[in-house]
Amino acid sequence: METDFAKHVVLLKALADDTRLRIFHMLNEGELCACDILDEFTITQPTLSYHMKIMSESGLVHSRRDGVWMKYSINEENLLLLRDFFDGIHGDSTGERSGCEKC
Amino acid sequence: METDFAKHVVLLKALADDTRLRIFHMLNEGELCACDILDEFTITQPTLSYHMKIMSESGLVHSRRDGVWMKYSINEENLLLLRDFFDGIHGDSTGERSGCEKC
DNA sequence: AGAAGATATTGACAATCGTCTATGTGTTGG
DNA sequence: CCAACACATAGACGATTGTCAATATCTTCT
Repeated sequence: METDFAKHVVLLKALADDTRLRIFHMLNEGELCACDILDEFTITQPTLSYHMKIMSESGLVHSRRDGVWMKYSINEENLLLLRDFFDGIHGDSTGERSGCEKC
Repeated sequence: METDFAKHVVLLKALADDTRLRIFHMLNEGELCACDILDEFTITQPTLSYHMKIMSESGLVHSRRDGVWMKYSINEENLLLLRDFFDGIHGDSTGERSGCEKC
């Protein structure tokens, strides 16, 4: 059935960066505006904008305009997608041996 | 306290690639040898070796030699690290409003 | 020891990434 | 409408990534 992980990969890429992962974690406390986030880092405003764009377009984060400000929050639907993925991985090697003809 | 996510980022980077994510998912069925994995892809052997090295060194996957073959399996400890991270993210924006002085 | 087979390493290369400065686009308040 | 401010976009650039062909290393078997 050729499971497709395209969506997962996009979400994981959006998280696989130190700055973005920290932002994501900050958003766990609730919605934040860009200025709030920027204060916590030493990056420039365009760089933050770049990161927020990646997270928004991936679907990891939801963004909305509030007047002059941009507010960001976690997109629960896709958070759930990732959580479900990891919950579906047991890791307990019970399935053990497969059917490799060679080894 | 400046939470440090260096380890998480390394693990997420190791997963944030279509080939590697598919390999990781295959390993959920149990331990696999490199030849098993290679059969499922159109990449060359050195490319697979490159990916397995990234996954092994990140700690996402455990590798062991079995004679001529390399066997790979999921490293449960780090799987748990990621799972715990996602379980710790609620997403439900209850925390709501923070303390931004400006907005 | 030598051959064969499985995996690892090296070197090259195009593509993507993360960052910056400079500049553009929106939005609000006077 | 204009000034001020928040954010976005464009262009540049060094660093990293994913891929391959070629070659090296390691293991077993004879």
